[in-house]
Order: sequence, then C-alpha cells, then structure tokens
Amino acid sequence: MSSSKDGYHHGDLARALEDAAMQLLERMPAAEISLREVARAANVSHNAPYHHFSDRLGLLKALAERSMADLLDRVRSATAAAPDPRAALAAGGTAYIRYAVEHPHAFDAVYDPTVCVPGSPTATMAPLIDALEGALADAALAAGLDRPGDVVALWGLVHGLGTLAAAGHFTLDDALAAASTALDRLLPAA
Amino acid sequence: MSSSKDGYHHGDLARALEDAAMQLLERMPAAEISLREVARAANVSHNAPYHHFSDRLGLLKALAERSMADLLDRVRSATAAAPDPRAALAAGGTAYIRYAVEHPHAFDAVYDPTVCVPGSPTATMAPLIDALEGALADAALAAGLDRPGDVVALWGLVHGLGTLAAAGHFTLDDALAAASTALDRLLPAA
DNA sequence: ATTCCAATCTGGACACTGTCAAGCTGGTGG
DNA sequence: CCACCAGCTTGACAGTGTCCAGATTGGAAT
Repeated sequence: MSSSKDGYHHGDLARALEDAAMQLLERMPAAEISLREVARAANVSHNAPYHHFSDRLGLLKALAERSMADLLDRVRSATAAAPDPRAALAAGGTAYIRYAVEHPHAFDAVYDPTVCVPGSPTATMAPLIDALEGALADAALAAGLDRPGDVVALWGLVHGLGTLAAAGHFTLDDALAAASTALDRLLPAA
Repeated sequence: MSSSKDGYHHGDLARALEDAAMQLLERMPAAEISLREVARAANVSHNAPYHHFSDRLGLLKALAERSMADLLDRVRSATAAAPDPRAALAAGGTAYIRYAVEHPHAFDAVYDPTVCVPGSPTATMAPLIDALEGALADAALAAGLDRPGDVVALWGLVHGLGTLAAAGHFTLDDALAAASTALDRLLPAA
C-alpha cells in the first residue's frame, strides 16, 4: 500500500501532519495552529496525531526542527557561494535576516522558548543550533573577527534585525542596509 | 465607595485587571494568560473584563503598552545618568538587554506582532515606539554614529542580544559582553 | 492459510477557553 | 420617589487539548 492517502492505516501520517502544519505555519503563527485543524487538514480524526506526537508541543517541536534545518541550509549555502570571507559573512547574515522576514512564523517557532528551551533542547534541535552558531563562528573568524564576544554580537545583530523587520518595525531593505553598514564598521580594514 | 475592592461596583476594574495580568506576565508568557484567569485573580466574573477591554487582545495591548513605557523609562534614565555620550549609548543598550532578560514575557508582549502590528499601532503605543527609537537615535548620533543604517543596526543589535539571552541561548553576561565589544568595534576612535 | 497481536485510527467525554446574549444591582439625575 | 444606565453577573455555545475505551488493520508466528 505504501503511501496511499486514505484508509485506516495511513502510511506516513507523521510526515503528512508535519507537512500540513508547515503549510499552516506559512499563513499563521504557531500559537494559532490547533492540533485538530492539522488533523482535519490531513483527513484524520482529531485524535490521530497523538499516535505520532506526544503533545501539541511535540508537533510544534517537529516544526521548529524542520524550520531550523531549513534556516541552517540557507545560511550555509549562502556563505559557501561567496567569493571571499567578508562576502561570506555578509551573505550569511543576509540569508538569516531574509529567512526571518520571509518565513516569520517558522522563524518564531525556532526560537520560541516555550517550544524548545535551549537548556534542554530536542536531540534533533541541539546539533542544529550548534551548527548554526558554528557556521557563524567560522565565517566571523575568517573575516577577522576573533574577539570573544564577536560571534555572539553578530548573531544578535542579524537576529534582532530579522526579528524587528519581520515584526514590521522597518523594511527588509532597511534591515539589510543596516547589516551592511554595521559590517563596514565592524570589520577591521576596509 | 472610591476604590473599595469588593461589591458590585468595583471602582477601577480596568486598572485592577491590568495589575493582575501584569503579575501573571511575570511568571508566564502572554499566550498562556487567559482572560478568565485574570478575572478570577481580580475576583470578578469571567465576563467583567469585556466591559473594559474589547477583546482578550485588548488586554494584551494594554499590557504591551505598559511594558513598553516601562522599558522606555529604564533606557531613558540609564542614558541620562551616563557621564559621556559613549557611556550613554552603552548604558542604554545594557538597560534594553537587561529588561529583555529580566522581564522576558513583558518584552515579548511589546514586540508580539499579533498584539500590536507596527503598521497600525495603538494610539498609546506608537509614540512610545517613536520615543524609544528617538532616544536610541540621539544617543547614537551623540556618540558619533551618523550613517543612515546605524540606529537600525544598534536597535537590532541590542534587540537580538536581549531576545536570544532571554530565550536562553547564552547568558545575560555574555550578551552584555558582546554588546560591549561590538560597541568597541563600532565606535570611531577609542 | 489461519490466528493473533501491536500499531494505528476512531468516537466519545471532560475541563477549559473566548465570546455573545440576556438579566440583575445600585448609585445618580429627574 | 422613580426611572435610568453603567457595571457586573449568570448562562450558553463553539472550539480547543487531552484522556479513555473501542474498532480496524497489516503483518508475523504458527
């Protein structure tokens, strides 16, 4: 039967539920996504999700992990495609900010403390966070930013710009321009 | 009657409800605060709040405005107490980050897009946001940061550091240290 | 091939929530 | 003295997360 959609046994309901929820995440914040609505979208009873996720929070965690993997991918390929270290750092930051603005609800889900407390993250989430921070650290070091607080500051910079732009406090273009001028000031020699 | 707490007519229920809700905000995120719970805490029926706030969102907006006013106060008095422009900028940023970490739920409420879309903010919220941005702009300019994207970048920096520290991705001390080294790099002459 | 099992899905139930509609209360202006 | 009306209350409805007990299935062991 493999993955036929209907019938008593679904094939891969977990995946289907996540897919449906991810689609909802494009249009509404995670807080407004109801488990029952996701179940409805997947054509199963309101209780079927409980056989694949412990909680509503379980589903949310899965969404956060998917989104984080997505974000990490974009940042990585952006830095990889850049010609020099400085451009790589700029491209990574741009990708980060752009993701926050273009997928605001997914971005929020990733960093929602009620979804994933960094003190005890999911087994899937922890390495993703580390990888993101690692990618940033590598790019920062290659560009010449080697002081202790530099990578945290850079993370904070792009995170804040992305968050505020996503919330509508200024434009994506403004955020990108601000990141650019900030990099100009931060990097040692022009 | 004035402000006696019980009885059919309450005196200033709106205030009492906001106070109760603010207390709850110290312990739990805004999303988990239920209107009925607030009503219970104020010893009124579950429907009394509707005579003072249009919605659940109405209460949330009031909380956000209060919190924003609080945040603005702290940033302002921090910058005002500093000896020189550079110290003022640093103190303002520190106050901002500290508020995010010490009152994470209030801070989140302020910037929650579902509570207050910056495109059409509350009549009370709009001037507060402008004032905060203005305070930052003044401090930045006085410290010598006069390029177009500078104030947005500074806002993004402290906002991101505060948010990430509040979410537990690093310590408050790490955030403050990062802000400090970033300022060192950003400011023209040492 | 038949039987059985464990995973999967279903329906019903409970407490809780936001919100609407209507009724009670008690101080204030006529 | 009375009628009014803002402030508060009770009641009801739909929607939600979650627990429970039953129904259904595909595949494994015999």
